[in-house]
Amino acid sequence: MKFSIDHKSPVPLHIQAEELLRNLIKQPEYATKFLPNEVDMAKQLAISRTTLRQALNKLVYEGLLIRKKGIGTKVAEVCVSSKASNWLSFSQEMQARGIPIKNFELHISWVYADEKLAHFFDIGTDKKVLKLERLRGKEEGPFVYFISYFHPRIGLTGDEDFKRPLYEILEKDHSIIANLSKEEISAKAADKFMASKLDVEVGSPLLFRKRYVFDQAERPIEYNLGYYHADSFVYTVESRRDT
Amino acid sequence: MKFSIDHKSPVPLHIQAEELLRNLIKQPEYATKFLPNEVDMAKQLAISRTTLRQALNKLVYEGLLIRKKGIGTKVAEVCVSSKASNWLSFSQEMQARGIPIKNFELHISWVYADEKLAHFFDIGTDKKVLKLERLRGKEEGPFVYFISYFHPRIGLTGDEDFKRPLYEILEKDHSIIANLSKEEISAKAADKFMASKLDVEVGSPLLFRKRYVFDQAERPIEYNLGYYHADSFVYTVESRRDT
DNA sequence: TTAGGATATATGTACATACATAGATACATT
DNA sequence: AATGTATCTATGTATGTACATATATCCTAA
Repeated sequence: MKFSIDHKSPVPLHIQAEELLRNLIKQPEYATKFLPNEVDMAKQLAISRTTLRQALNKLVYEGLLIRKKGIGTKVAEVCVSSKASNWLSFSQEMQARGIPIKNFELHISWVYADEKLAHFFDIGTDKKVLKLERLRGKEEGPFVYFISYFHPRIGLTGDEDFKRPLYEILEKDHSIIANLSKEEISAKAADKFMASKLDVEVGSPLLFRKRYVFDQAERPIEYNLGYYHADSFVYTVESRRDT
Repeated sequence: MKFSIDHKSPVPLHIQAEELLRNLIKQPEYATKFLPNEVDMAKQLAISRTTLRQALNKLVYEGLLIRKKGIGTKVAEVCVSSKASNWLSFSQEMQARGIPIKNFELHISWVYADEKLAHFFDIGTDKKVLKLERLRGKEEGPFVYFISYFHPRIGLTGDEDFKRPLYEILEKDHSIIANLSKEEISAKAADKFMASKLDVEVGSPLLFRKRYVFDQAERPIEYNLGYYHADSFVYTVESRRDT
Protein backbone atom coordinates (compact mmCIF):
# COMPACT_ATOMS: atom_id res chain seq x y z
CA MET A 1 0.00 0.00 0.00
CA LYS A 2 1.27 3.42 -0.94
CA PHE A 3 2.04 5.86 1.83
CA SER A 4 3.60 8.74 -0.03
CA ILE A 5 2.52 11.73 -1.98
CA ASP A 6 3.28 12.39 -5.61
CA HIS A 7 3.83 16.10 -6.08
CA LYS A 8 3.87 15.72 -9.84
CA SER A 9 0.51 13.97 -9.98
CA PRO A 10 -2.46 15.96 -11.25
CA VAL A 11 -4.45 14.68 -8.27
CA PRO A 12 -4.64 17.47 -5.68
CA LEU A 13 -2.38 17.00 -2.72
CA HIS A 14 -5.17 17.14 -0.17
CA ILE A 15 -7.02 14.39 -2.02
CA GLN A 16 -3.88 12.27 -2.08
CA ALA A 17 -3.38 12.99 1.61
CA GLU A 18 -6.96 11.98 2.32
CA GLU A 19 -6.53 8.67 0.50
CA LEU A 20 -3.26 8.09 2.29
CA LEU A 21 -4.89 8.68 5.65
CA ARG A 22 -7.74 6.34 4.82
CA ASN A 23 -5.23 3.62 4.12
CA LEU A 24 -3.08 4.52 7.06
CA ILE A 25 -5.82 4.19 9.62
CA LYS A 26 -6.62 0.73 8.38
CA GLN A 27 -3.25 -0.38 9.66
CA PRO A 28 -3.91 -2.32 12.82
CA GLU A 29 -1.27 -0.45 14.82
CA TYR A 30 -3.36 2.72 14.71
CA ALA A 31 -6.25 1.05 16.50
CA THR A 32 -4.54 2.06 19.72
CA LYS A 33 -1.76 4.51 18.88
CA PHE A 34 -2.16 8.17 18.06
CA LEU A 35 -1.40 9.31 14.55
CA PRO A 36 1.83 11.26 14.11
CA ASN A 37 1.29 14.91 14.95
CA GLU A 38 0.22 17.25 12.20
CA VAL A 39 3.43 19.26 12.00
CA ASP A 40 5.72 16.25 11.70
CA MET A 41 3.40 14.45 9.37
CA ALA A 42 3.13 17.44 7.06
CA LYS A 43 6.89 17.74 7.02
CA GLN A 44 7.30 14.06 6.32
CA LEU A 45 4.86 14.14 3.42
CA ALA A 46 6.34 17.42 2.17
CA ILE A 47 3.00 19.18 2.20
CA SER A 48 1.87 22.12 4.29
CA ARG A 49 0.07 21.65 7.56
CA THR A 50 -2.93 23.46 6.09
CA THR A 51 -3.20 20.96 3.28
CA LEU A 52 -2.83 18.03 5.63
CA ARG A 53 -5.49 19.45 7.91
CA GLN A 54 -7.82 19.74 4.96
CA ALA A 55 -7.56 15.99 4.56
CA LEU A 56 -7.77 15.28 8.30
CA ASN A 57 -10.87 17.46 8.61
CA LYS A 58 -12.72 15.37 6.10
CA LEU A 59 -12.08 12.16 7.99
CA VAL A 60 -12.97 13.87 11.25
CA TYR A 61 -16.22 15.01 9.73
CA GLU A 62 -16.96 11.47 8.63
CA GLY A 63 -16.37 10.30 12.15
CA LEU A 64 -13.37 8.17 11.31
CA LEU A 65 -10.90 10.24 13.30
CA ILE A 66 -11.08 11.95 16.66
CA ARG A 67 -8.88 14.92 17.45
CA LYS A 68 -8.15 16.39 20.84
CA LYS A 69 -6.46 19.68 21.35
CA GLY A 70 -3.07 19.31 22.98
CA ILE A 71 -3.30 15.52 22.83
CA GLY A 72 -3.40 14.21 19.33
CA THR A 73 -5.44 12.50 16.68
CA LYS A 74 -6.60 8.92 16.87
CA VAL A 75 -8.83 6.54 15.01
CA ALA A 76 -12.41 6.50 16.23
CA GLU A 77 -13.12 3.41 18.23
CA VAL A 78 -16.64 2.83 16.96
CA CYS A 79 -17.29 -0.62 15.65
CA VAL A 80 -19.78 0.06 12.95
CA SER A 81 -22.09 2.90 12.35
CA SER A 82 -24.15 4.39 9.68
CA LYS A 83 -24.66 8.03 9.08
CA ALA A 84 -27.84 9.33 7.61
CA SER A 85 -26.08 12.03 5.66
CA ASN A 86 -23.70 10.08 3.52
CA TRP A 87 -24.92 7.32 1.45
CA LEU A 88 -22.83 4.23 1.60
CA SER A 89 -23.36 0.59 0.98
CA PHE A 90 -22.53 -1.93 3.63
CA SER A 91 -19.26 -2.90 1.97
CA GLN A 92 -18.22 0.71 1.53
CA GLU A 93 -18.99 1.49 5.14
CA MET A 94 -16.83 -1.38 6.28
CA GLN A 95 -14.03 -0.58 3.89
CA ALA A 96 -13.91 3.03 5.05
CA ARG A 97 -13.24 1.74 8.52
CA GLY A 98 -10.71 -0.75 7.35
CA ILE A 99 -12.77 -3.70 8.49
CA PRO A 100 -12.49 -6.63 6.13
CA ILE A 101 -15.88 -8.07 5.37
CA LYS A 102 -16.50 -11.72 5.32
CA ASN A 103 -19.42 -13.38 3.62
CA PHE A 104 -20.47 -16.40 5.64
CA GLU A 105 -23.51 -17.50 3.72
CA LEU A 106 -25.19 -16.56 0.49
CA HIS A 107 -28.52 -17.87 -0.75
CA ILE A 108 -30.24 -16.92 -3.96
CA SER A 109 -33.81 -17.83 -4.74
CA TRP A 110 -36.81 -16.74 -6.73
CA VAL A 111 -39.96 -16.21 -4.72
CA TYR A 112 -43.45 -14.95 -5.36
CA ALA A 113 -43.94 -11.41 -4.15
CA ASP A 114 -46.09 -11.28 -1.06
CA GLU A 115 -48.68 -8.57 -0.76
CA LYS A 116 -46.43 -6.04 0.92
CA LEU A 117 -43.65 -6.55 -1.58
CA ALA A 118 -45.99 -6.50 -4.56
CA HIS A 119 -47.35 -3.21 -3.33
CA PHE A 120 -43.92 -1.65 -2.89
CA PHE A 121 -42.68 -2.88 -6.25
CA ASP A 122 -46.02 -2.13 -7.85
CA ILE A 123 -46.25 -5.56 -9.43
CA GLY A 124 -48.67 -8.47 -9.13
CA THR A 125 -48.41 -11.23 -6.54
CA ASP A 126 -48.10 -13.69 -9.42
CA LYS A 127 -44.66 -12.29 -10.25
CA LYS A 128 -41.48 -13.80 -8.96
CA VAL A 129 -38.70 -11.67 -7.56
CA LEU A 130 -35.09 -12.38 -6.80
CA LYS A 131 -34.42 -12.94 -3.11
CA LEU A 132 -30.91 -12.62 -1.83
CA GLU A 133 -29.96 -13.68 1.67
CA ARG A 134 -26.56 -12.95 3.08
CA LEU A 135 -24.90 -13.60 6.38
CA ARG A 136 -22.05 -11.18 6.73
CA GLY A 137 -19.64 -9.91 9.31
CA LYS A 138 -16.09 -9.59 10.39
CA GLU A 139 -13.35 -12.15 10.58
CA GLU A 140 -14.39 -13.05 14.12
CA GLY A 141 -17.88 -13.94 13.14
CA PRO A 142 -21.09 -12.86 11.46
CA PHE A 143 -23.05 -9.96 12.86
CA VAL A 144 -25.71 -9.22 10.32
CA TYR A 145 -28.22 -11.16 8.28
CA PHE A 146 -29.52 -9.38 5.21
CA ILE A 147 -32.56 -10.30 3.17
CA SER A 148 -32.94 -8.38 -0.06
CA TYR A 149 -35.60 -8.43 -2.73
CA PHE A 150 -34.99 -6.86 -6.12
CA HIS A 151 -37.44 -5.44 -8.61
CA PRO A 152 -37.74 -7.62 -11.75
CA ARG A 153 -37.23 -4.53 -13.92
CA ILE A 154 -33.55 -4.51 -13.01
CA GLY A 155 -32.95 -7.75 -14.84
CA LEU A 156 -30.91 -9.63 -12.29
CA THR A 157 -30.63 -13.29 -13.23
CA GLY A 158 -29.34 -14.71 -9.98
CA ASP A 159 -26.07 -15.68 -11.62
CA GLU A 160 -24.30 -12.50 -10.61
CA ASP A 161 -21.28 -12.60 -8.37
CA PHE A 162 -22.83 -11.29 -5.19
CA LYS A 163 -19.50 -11.15 -3.47
CA ARG A 164 -18.96 -7.89 -5.29
CA PRO A 165 -20.47 -4.78 -3.69
CA LEU A 166 -24.14 -4.79 -4.49
CA TYR A 167 -24.35 -1.23 -5.68
CA GLU A 168 -21.46 -1.83 -8.03
CA ILE A 169 -23.33 -4.68 -9.66
CA LEU A 170 -26.41 -2.54 -10.05
CA GLU A 171 -24.54 0.47 -11.39
CA LYS A 172 -21.97 -1.11 -13.68
CA ASP A 173 -23.91 -4.05 -15.01
CA HIS A 174 -27.47 -2.79 -14.94
CA SER A 175 -27.11 1.00 -14.97
CA ILE A 176 -29.29 1.26 -11.90
CA ILE A 177 -28.24 4.02 -9.57
CA ALA A 178 -29.61 3.85 -6.06
CA ASN A 179 -30.45 7.35 -5.08
CA LEU A 180 -32.91 7.43 -2.24
CA SER A 181 -33.38 5.21 0.73
CA LYS A 182 -36.07 5.22 3.36
CA GLU A 183 -35.26 3.32 6.46
CA GLU A 184 -37.06 2.16 9.53
CA ILE A 185 -35.07 1.13 12.53
CA SER A 186 -36.39 -0.80 15.45
CA ALA A 187 -35.45 -3.53 17.87
CA LYS A 188 -36.49 -7.15 17.59
CA ALA A 189 -35.94 -10.27 19.55
CA ALA A 190 -33.96 -12.95 17.76
CA ASP A 191 -36.15 -15.82 16.63
CA LYS A 192 -34.82 -19.34 16.36
CA PHE A 193 -33.61 -18.82 12.80
CA MET A 194 -31.79 -15.55 13.43
CA ALA A 195 -30.41 -16.77 16.72
CA SER A 196 -28.78 -19.70 14.97
CA LYS A 197 -27.38 -17.59 12.16
CA LEU A 198 -26.01 -14.82 14.37
CA ASP A 199 -24.96 -17.17 17.13
CA VAL A 200 -26.95 -15.58 19.92
CA GLU A 201 -29.61 -16.76 22.33
CA VAL A 202 -33.19 -16.93 21.15
CA GLY A 203 -34.89 -13.75 22.35
CA SER A 204 -31.79 -11.62 22.57
CA PRO A 205 -32.04 -8.15 21.11
CA LEU A 206 -31.29 -7.39 17.48
CA LEU A 207 -31.31 -4.08 15.71
CA PHE A 208 -33.73 -4.44 12.84
CA ARG A 209 -33.54 -2.23 9.80
CA LYS A 210 -35.94 -2.12 6.92
CA ARG A 211 -34.67 -0.32 3.90
CA TYR A 212 -36.62 0.82 0.88
CA VAL A 213 -34.31 1.80 -1.94
CA PHE A 214 -35.26 3.88 -4.99
CA ASP A 215 -33.47 4.94 -8.14
CA GLN A 216 -33.11 8.46 -9.50
CA ALA A 217 -36.62 8.41 -10.94
CA GLU A 218 -37.81 7.32 -7.49
CA ARG A 219 -38.78 3.92 -8.81
CA PRO A 220 -38.45 1.10 -6.26
CA ILE A 221 -35.46 -1.12 -6.78
CA GLU A 222 -34.75 -2.96 -3.54
CA TYR A 223 -36.42 -3.97 -0.33
CA ASN A 224 -33.92 -4.90 2.30
CA LEU A 225 -34.21 -6.33 5.77
CA GLY A 226 -31.19 -6.27 8.04
CA TYR A 227 -30.91 -8.07 11.37
CA TYR A 228 -27.91 -6.76 13.26
CA HIS A 229 -26.28 -8.26 16.29
CA ALA A 230 -27.01 -5.62 18.93
CA ASP A 231 -23.48 -4.98 20.13
CA SER A 232 -22.00 -4.62 16.69
CA PHE A 233 -24.08 -1.96 15.13
CA VAL A 234 -24.87 1.59 16.04
CA TYR A 235 -26.96 3.82 13.89
CA THR A 236 -26.01 7.47 14.06
CA VAL A 237 -28.15 10.36 12.99
CA GLU A 238 -27.37 14.02 13.01
CA SER A 239 -30.18 16.49 12.74
CA ARG A 240 -30.43 20.18 12.85
CA ARG A 241 -33.36 22.34 13.62
CA ASP A 242 -35.10 23.95 10.73
CA THR A 243 -36.53 27.20 12.02
CA MET B 1 -31.85 37.73 12.38
CA LYS B 2 -28.21 38.59 12.79
CA PHE B 3 -26.04 38.68 9.71
CA SER B 4 -22.82 40.05 11.07
CA ILE B 5 -19.73 38.79 12.81
CA ASP B 6 -18.56 39.83 16.23
CA HIS B 7 -14.79 39.94 16.25
CA LYS B 8 -14.72 40.41 20.00
CA SER B 9 -16.83 37.32 20.74
CA PRO B 10 -15.06 34.28 22.13
CA VAL B 11 -16.92 32.18 19.59
CA PRO B 12 -14.49 31.38 16.75
CA LEU B 13 -15.04 33.36 13.59
CA HIS B 14 -15.55 30.31 11.40
CA ILE B 15 -18.26 29.06 13.74
CA GLN B 16 -19.97 32.43 13.64
CA ALA B 17 -19.64 32.44 9.88
CA GLU B 18 -21.15 28.97 9.71
CA GLU B 19 -24.16 30.03 11.78
CA LEU B 20 -24.53 33.14 9.68
CA LEU B 21 -24.53 31.09 6.50
CA ARG B 22 -27.09 28.67 7.90
CA ASN B 23 -29.36 31.61 8.56
CA LEU B 24 -28.57 33.29 5.30
CA ILE B 25 -29.52 30.34 3.14
CA LYS B 26 -32.88 30.13 4.81
CA GLN B 27 -33.73 33.46 3.23
CA PRO B 28 -36.11 32.67 0.40
CA GLU B 29 -34.19 34.77 -2.11
CA TYR B 30 -31.32 32.29 -2.04
CA ALA B 31 -33.53 29.48 -3.25
CA THR B 32 -32.74 30.68 -6.75
CA LYS B 33 -29.91 33.20 -6.52
CA PHE B 34 -26.25 32.43 -6.03
CA LEU B 35 -24.59 33.44 -2.81
CA PRO B 36 -22.23 36.40 -2.98
CA ASN B 37 -18.80 35.31 -4.13
CA GLU B 38 -16.27 34.27 -1.53
CA VAL B 39 -13.91 37.18 -1.95
CA ASP B 40 -16.57 39.87 -1.61
CA MET B 41 -18.32 38.08 1.19
CA ALA B 42 -15.14 37.69 3.18
CA LYS B 43 -14.40 41.36 2.70
CA GLN B 44 -17.91 42.31 3.75
CA LEU B 45 -17.73 40.21 6.93
CA ALA B 46 -14.19 41.36 7.62
CA ILE B 47 -12.84 37.84 7.80
CA SER B 48 -10.34 36.13 5.57
CA ARG B 49 -11.40 34.08 2.61
CA THR B 50 -9.77 31.05 4.22
CA THR B 51 -11.94 31.39 7.30
CA LEU B 52 -15.07 31.90 5.27
CA ARG B 53 -14.24 28.85 3.19
CA GLN B 54 -13.88 26.83 6.37
CA ALA B 55 -17.50 27.64 7.15
CA LEU B 56 -18.66 27.11 3.57
CA ASN B 57 -16.92 23.74 3.42
CA LYS B 58 -18.87 22.46 6.37
CA LEU B 59 -22.19 23.28 4.75
CA VAL B 60 -20.97 21.77 1.51
CA TYR B 61 -20.05 18.55 3.36
CA GLU B 62 -23.52 18.49 4.81
CA GLY B 63 -24.99 18.83 1.37
CA LEU B 64 -26.64 22.16 2.05
CA LEU B 65 -24.58 24.09 -0.46
CA ILE B 66 -23.33 23.29 -3.93
CA ARG B 67 -20.27 24.99 -5.32
CA LYS B 68 -19.17 25.10 -8.90
CA LYS B 69 -15.82 26.32 -9.98
CA GLY B 70 -16.02 29.50 -12.00
CA ILE B 71 -19.75 29.74 -11.41
CA GLY B 72 -20.59 30.25 -7.79
CA THR B 73 -22.20 28.78 -4.73
CA LYS B 74 -25.87 28.05 -4.40
CA VAL B 75 -28.23 26.39 -2.00
CA ALA B 76 -28.77 22.70 -2.73
CA GLU B 77 -32.25 21.71 -3.77
CA VAL B 78 -34.05 19.89 -0.98
CA CYS B 79 -31.42 17.15 -0.53
CA VAL B 80 -30.71 15.34 2.72
CA SER B 81 -34.31 15.42 3.67
CA SER B 82 -35.04 14.06 7.09
CA LYS B 83 -31.96 15.63 8.59
CA ALA B 84 -33.41 19.09 8.82
CA SER B 85 -37.07 18.26 8.68
CA ASN B 86 -37.95 16.29 11.75
CA TRP B 87 -36.57 17.93 14.78
CA LEU B 88 -39.13 17.31 17.39
CA SER B 89 -39.25 16.78 21.08
CA PHE B 90 -40.90 13.65 22.38
CA SER B 91 -44.10 15.48 23.25
CA GLN B 92 -44.22 17.10 19.85
CA GLU B 93 -43.59 13.80 18.13
CA MET B 94 -46.47 12.22 19.96
CA GLN B 95 -48.75 15.17 19.46
CA ALA B 96 -48.04 15.13 15.75
CA ARG B 97 -49.30 11.55 15.72
CA GLY B 98 -52.29 12.46 17.82
CA ILE B 99 -51.19 10.28 20.70
CA PRO B 100 -51.86 11.70 24.14
CA ILE B 101 -48.81 11.39 26.36
CA LYS B 102 -48.95 10.19 29.86
CA ASN B 103 -46.21 10.70 32.42
CA PHE B 104 -46.00 7.68 34.69
CA GLU B 105 -43.00 8.56 36.78
CA LEU B 106 -40.73 11.54 37.23
CA HIS B 107 -37.57 11.64 39.30
CA ILE B 108 -35.27 14.59 39.77
CA SER B 109 -31.85 14.36 41.33
CA TRP B 110 -28.45 15.97 41.38
CA VAL B 111 -25.57 13.68 40.59
CA TYR B 112 -21.85 13.99 40.06
CA ALA B 113 -20.90 13.89 36.41
CA ASP B 114 -19.21 10.65 35.49
CA GLU B 115 -16.26 10.73 33.15
CA LYS B 116 -18.23 10.44 29.96
CA LEU B 117 -20.67 13.12 30.97
CA ALA B 118 -17.93 15.44 32.24
CA HIS B 119 -16.22 15.08 28.91
CA PHE B 120 -19.32 15.84 26.89
CA PHE B 121 -20.28 18.80 29.04
CA ASP B 122 -16.68 19.91 29.28
CA ILE B 123 -16.84 20.22 33.06
CA GLY B 124 -15.07 18.53 35.95
CA THR B 125 -16.18 15.29 37.56
CA ASP B 126 -16.54 17.24 40.80
CA LYS B 127 -19.51 19.14 39.40
CA LYS B 128 -23.07 18.09 39.98
CA VAL B 129 -25.57 18.00 37.18
CA LEU B 130 -29.33 17.75 37.14
CA LYS B 131 -30.58 14.29 36.30
CA LEU B 132 -34.13 13.86 35.12
CA GLU B 133 -35.71 10.46 34.77
CA ARG B 134 -39.08 10.01 33.19
CA LEU B 135 -41.25 7.04 32.44
CA ARG B 136 -43.63 8.00 29.69
CA GLY B 137 -46.04 6.45 27.32
CA LYS B 138 -49.59 6.15 26.15
CA GLU B 139 -52.77 5.69 28.11
CA GLU B 140 -52.42 1.92 27.94
CA GLY B 141 -49.04 1.91 29.55
CA PRO B 142 -45.48 3.23 29.52
CA PHE B 143 -43.23 2.46 26.59
CA VAL B 144 -40.17 4.58 27.11
CA TYR B 145 -37.82 5.41 29.94
CA PHE B 146 -35.83 8.58 29.51
CA ILE B 147 -32.76 9.63 31.46
CA SER B 148 -31.62 13.18 30.82
CA TYR B 149 -28.66 15.15 32.13
CA PHE B 150 -28.49 18.91 31.76
CA HIS B 151 -25.51 21.20 31.59
CA PRO B 152 -25.15 23.36 34.73
CA ARG B 153 -24.76 26.44 32.55
CA ILE B 154 -28.47 26.31 31.77
CA GLY B 155 -29.39 27.09 35.35
CA LEU B 156 -32.09 24.53 35.94
CA THR B 157 -32.92 24.28 39.64
CA GLY B 158 -34.91 21.07 39.69
CA ASP B 159 -38.04 22.91 40.75
CA GLU B 160 -39.31 23.32 37.21
CA ASP B 161 -42.58 21.80 36.15
CA PHE B 162 -41.28 18.97 34.02
CA LYS B 163 -44.73 18.04 32.85
CA ARG B 164 -44.39 20.89 30.41
CA PRO B 165 -42.56 20.10 27.18
CA LEU B 166 -38.87 20.15 27.92
CA TYR B 167 -37.85 22.34 25.05
CA GLU B 168 -40.46 24.88 26.05
CA ILE B 169 -38.92 25.14 29.51
CA LEU B 170 -35.47 25.57 28.05
CA GLU B 171 -36.53 28.16 25.50
CA LYS B 172 -38.99 30.27 27.41
CA ASP B 173 -37.46 30.19 30.87
CA HIS B 174 -33.77 29.85 30.11
CA SER B 175 -33.40 31.14 26.56
CA ILE B 176 -31.68 27.96 25.53
CA ILE B 177 -32.48 26.90 22.03
CA ALA B 178 -31.70 23.34 21.12
CA ASN B 179 -30.36 23.39 17.63
CA LEU B 180 -28.39 20.28 16.86
CA SER B 181 -28.79 16.73 17.97
CA LYS B 182 -26.53 13.77 17.37
CA GLU B 183 -28.10 10.43 17.98
CA GLU B 184 -26.94 6.89 18.22
CA ILE B 185 -29.46 4.14 17.91
CA SER B 186 -28.86 0.57 18.87
CA ALA B 187 -30.58 -2.38 20.48
CA LYS B 188 -30.19 -3.45 24.07
CA ALA B 189 -31.56 -6.15 26.26
CA ALA B 190 -33.74 -4.98 29.11
CA ASP B 191 -32.02 -5.24 32.46
CA LYS B 192 -33.94 -5.86 35.65
CA PHE B 193 -34.58 -2.17 36.22
CA MET B 194 -35.82 -1.38 32.72
CA ALA B 195 -37.81 -4.58 32.57
CA SER B 196 -39.73 -3.58 35.66
CA LYS B 197 -40.34 -0.05 34.46
CA LEU B 198 -41.44 -0.97 30.98
CA ASP B 199 -43.25 -4.10 32.09
CA VAL B 200 -41.38 -6.55 29.90
CA GLU B 201 -39.31 -9.65 30.51
CA VAL B 202 -35.70 -9.26 31.55
CA GLY B 203 -33.57 -9.68 28.42
CA SER B 204 -36.25 -8.67 25.97
CA PRO B 205 -35.16 -6.27 23.23
CA LEU B 206 -35.31 -2.51 23.66
CA LEU B 207 -34.49 0.19 21.19
CA PHE B 208 -31.82 2.29 22.81
CA ARG B 209 -31.23 5.85 21.77
CA LYS B 210 -28.46 8.13 22.97
CA ARG B 211 -28.99 11.75 22.15
CA TYR B 212 -26.47 14.55 22.38
CA VAL B 213 -28.13 17.93 22.17
CA PHE B 214 -26.38 21.22 21.40
CA ASP B 215 -27.44 24.85 21.26
CA GLN B 216 -26.86 27.28 18.44
CA ALA B 217 -23.26 27.89 19.37
CA GLU B 218 -22.81 24.10 19.39
CA ARG B 219 -22.38 24.07 23.13
CA PRO B 220 -23.60 20.88 24.82
CA ILE B 221 -26.87 21.25 26.70
CA GLU B 222 -28.37 17.81 27.20
CA TYR B 223 -27.37 14.19 27.23
CA ASN B 224 -30.33 11.92 26.90
CA LEU B 225 -30.76 8.18 27.07
CA GLY B 226 -33.99 6.65 25.84
CA TYR B 227 -35.02 3.04 26.33
CA TYR B 228 -37.96 2.23 24.08
CA HIS B 229 -40.20 -0.77 24.24
CA ALA B 230 -39.35 -2.54 20.99
CA ASP B 231 -42.83 -2.84 19.55
CA SER B 232 -43.77 0.75 20.22
CA PHE B 233 -41.09 2.68 18.50
CA VAL B 234 -39.73 2.77 14.99
CA TYR B 235 -37.07 5.17 13.91
CA THR B 236 -37.34 6.37 10.34
CA VAL B 237 -34.62 7.90 8.26
CA GLU B 238 -34.69 9.15 4.74
CA SER B 239 -31.47 9.80 2.94
CA ARG B 240 -30.57 10.84 -0.50
CA ARG B 241 -27.39 10.42 -2.37
CA ASP B 242 -25.54 13.65 -2.92
CA THR B 243 -23.70 12.78 -6.12
C1' DT C 1 -21.61 32.14 -40.18
C1' DT C 2 -18.85 30.02 -37.05
C1' DA C 3 -14.78 27.97 -35.03
C1' DG C 4 -11.40 29.60 -32.14
C1' DG C 5 -9.19 32.65 -28.96
C1' DA C 6 -9.06 36.16 -25.36
C1' DT C 7 -11.00 37.61 -21.06
C1' DA C 8 -13.66 37.96 -16.89
C1' DT C 9 -15.33 35.52 -12.95
C1' DA C 10 -15.48 32.57 -9.07
C1' DT C 11 -13.97 28.62 -7.05
C1' DG C 12 -9.85 25.27 -6.27
C1' DT C 13 -5.26 24.38 -4.59
C1' DA C 14 -1.31 25.33 -1.79
C1' DC C 15 1.91 27.59 1.10
C1' DA C 16 4.16 30.17 5.04
C1' DT C 17 3.23 32.15 9.19
C1' DA C 18 1.61 33.58 13.83
C1' DC C 19 -0.51 33.21 17.91
C1' DA C 20 -4.16 30.89 21.08
C1' DT C 21 -5.35 27.17 24.04
C1' DA C 22 -6.17 22.58 26.30
C1' DG C 23 -3.96 18.66 28.46
C1' DA C 24 -0.10 16.58 30.59
C1' DT C 25 3.92 16.66 33.20
C1' DA C 26 7.52 18.15 36.07
C1' DC C 27 9.11 21.21 39.36
C1' DA C 28 8.91 24.51 43.02
C1' DT C 29 6.44 26.62 46.92
C1' DT C 30 3.79 26.52 50.89
C1' DA D 1 1.25 16.29 51.05
C1' DA D 2 -1.19 19.60 48.67
C1' DT D 3 -1.18 23.44 45.69
C1' DG D 4 0.29 26.34 42.47
C1' DT D 5 3.41 27.42 38.32
C1' DA D 6 6.06 26.89 34.38
C1' DT D 7 6.75 24.42 30.31
C1' DC D 8 6.00 21.29 26.57
C1' DT D 9 3.14 19.38 23.05
C1' DA D 10 -0.37 19.11 19.72
C1' DT D 11 -4.36 20.89 17.98
C1' DG D 12 -7.30 25.27 17.12
C1' DT D 13 -7.86 29.72 14.99
C1' DA D 14 -6.84 33.15 11.60
C1' DT D 15 -4.54 35.81 8.04
C1' DG D 16 -2.29 37.05 3.59
C1' DT D 17 -0.72 35.58 -0.61
C1' DA D 18 -0.19 33.35 -5.13
C1' DC D 19 -1.38 30.85 -8.82
C1' DA D 20 -4.46 27.17 -11.21
C1' DT D 21 -8.62 26.06 -13.56
C1' DA D 22 -13.55 25.42 -15.03
C1' DT D 23 -17.33 28.08 -17.08
C1' DA D 24 -19.46 31.71 -19.58
C1' DT D 25 -19.25 35.53 -22.61
C1' DC D 26 -17.61 38.35 -26.06
C1' DC D 27 -14.77 39.26 -29.86
C1' DT D 28 -12.23 38.19 -33.89
C1' DA D 29 -10.73 36.06 -38.13
C1' DA D 30 -11.21 32.35 -41.71
